[in-house]
Amino acid sequence: MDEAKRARLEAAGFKISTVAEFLGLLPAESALVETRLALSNALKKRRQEKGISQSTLARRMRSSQSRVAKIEAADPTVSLDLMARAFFETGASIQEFAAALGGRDNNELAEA
Amino acid sequence: MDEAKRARLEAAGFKISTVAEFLGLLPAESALVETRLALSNALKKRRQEKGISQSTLARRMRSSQSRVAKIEAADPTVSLDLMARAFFETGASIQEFAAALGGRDNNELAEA
DNA sequence: TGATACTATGTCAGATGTGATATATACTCT
DNA sequence: AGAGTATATATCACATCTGACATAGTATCA
Repeated sequence: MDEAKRARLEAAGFKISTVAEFLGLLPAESALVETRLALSNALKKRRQEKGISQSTLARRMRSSQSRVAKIEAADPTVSLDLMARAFFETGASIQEFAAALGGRDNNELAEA
Repeated sequence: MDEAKRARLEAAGFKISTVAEFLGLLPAESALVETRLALSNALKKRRQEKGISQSTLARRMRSSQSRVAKIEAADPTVSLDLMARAFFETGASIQEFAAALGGRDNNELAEA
């Protein structure tokens, strides 16, 4: 994460839109990052809709609150496996997993 | 799994329907296993369609032929991350990733 | 037959991920 | 204010995954 780079780009008038653009990743790498982001966002949304806390979800998947927080933050120390496990633990189906990735509103960075 | 196909298989004397039933997994666990199987199958199909060898794909993703073989075999020592990396390395998009999971013919066990 | 190409499977040292713990911040109550 | 609840982030011992390598099997050629 290069904060200086973001500042430079924004100062230069660039409107950073995708993660790939920001980090300068190769296609395969950026697709993976976008997948992780889409999944973490979908998980957070699902969990909140179900009205359960990170601690509760953590207990159900035999993990810890801190791990769930990192999953939802798409922290680099969290694997896609763990993210998928958490997502499915909310009761999601494979189709919902696919929808979380293929959905129209999951691949952008920020609104502001 | 497709209901008609299940009927056909059972009529032919096959009892096994889902991976979950076969292994006796919890819902979240089986969803993850099915995800892995769907992805490994989709990867193998894509790679063969592109006409590239496991060695070539391995070189592109900076891995080894043996790892790619294990990915396509959904070997337990392979993470979902590595599978996704391999899949995207074939040029697949996130939408194709989603399609590989959500597609109609990816969640069954075997034909033979 | 031998040579070449592709794939499958086992092993292992080193890299990466994990649960747990501690701690901090923020918010909502009474 | 203080207590309770929810979430974020750092750290670390231990577990799991990874690339590389060795090796075996199969198929296709000349």
